[in-house]
Amino acid sequence: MRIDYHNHMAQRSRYTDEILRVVSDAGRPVSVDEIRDALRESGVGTATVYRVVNNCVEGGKLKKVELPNAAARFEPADLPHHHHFECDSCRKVYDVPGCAQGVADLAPEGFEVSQHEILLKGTCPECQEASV
Amino acid sequence: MRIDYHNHMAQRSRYTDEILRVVSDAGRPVSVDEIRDALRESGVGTATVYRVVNNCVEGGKLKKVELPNAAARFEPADLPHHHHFECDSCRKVYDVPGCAQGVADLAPEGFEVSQHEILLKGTCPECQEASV
DNA sequence: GTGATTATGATAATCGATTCTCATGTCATG
DNA sequence: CATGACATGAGAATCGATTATCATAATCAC
Repeated sequence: MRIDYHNHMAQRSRYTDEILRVVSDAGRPVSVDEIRDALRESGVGTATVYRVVNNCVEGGKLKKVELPNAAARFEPADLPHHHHFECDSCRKVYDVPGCAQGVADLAPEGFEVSQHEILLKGTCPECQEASV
Repeated sequence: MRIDYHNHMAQRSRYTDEILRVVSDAGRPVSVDEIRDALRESGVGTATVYRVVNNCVEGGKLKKVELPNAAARFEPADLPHHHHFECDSCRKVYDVPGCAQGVADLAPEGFEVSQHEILLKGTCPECQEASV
């Protein structure tokens, strides 16, 4: 008897550990495509990467980072509070440690703030090099 | 002779003024659907609203506000620097005046920041009311 | 091992947002 | 009022991201 046949399975993908390692080693939020590329030799398929990262998000191991007009990125769920930088040139997303003073207090009277996101944009060091 | 036949025309839509008025009156960034709804009686079509707002963005009259997993919103281009609040319940986007201290300075050494966005999330006053 | 169960990958389907197409409407101008 | 130039709306097409399908492969329980 099978429950939940064609939805996300519990968690027993043989790729889970490798995918978590890739995300962790990247040191920045990575997309499904980036994960798949990093594991190219393993032959893992896109669908599987999606399944695994979704599982991991559900299981509290990964956090989904959503940006405007971009595929979702994934990062370890246990990182301390931080924000992100998106490079206008290569589109890679980087971590920005720390947070600005009094961000949540910006909200006008009557708004209940449950979370906030700060997104910096510009050019990453690598792309600055490249353009010299 | 026609140049640019089926792309954006110069700016002579008969709806331009009304659309700009809707955006301005809203007092918060509005989506194409919201604009269309506001002008429902006029019978304006979605395509036209897209054409007009795109023109206005190009012409420097409107600014496009892009959020994760949401249709673009549009606001007057001449507003002073500010940020946004997205209600988790009704999905409406509101303006948040002002800015936090030292936001751009958060970037690690070597990153060149050209702009930043702060997005607050939570519940707007209206939706708090509704849930009481 | 053997049969049942479940994961995988290729690819089709879906989804929401946006843009394109094109027949028709509008409007200015001669 | 004829003409041409262009704007409009309905709906089709597209786009990128993600999810669903399903035959097959891997794995598990015994």
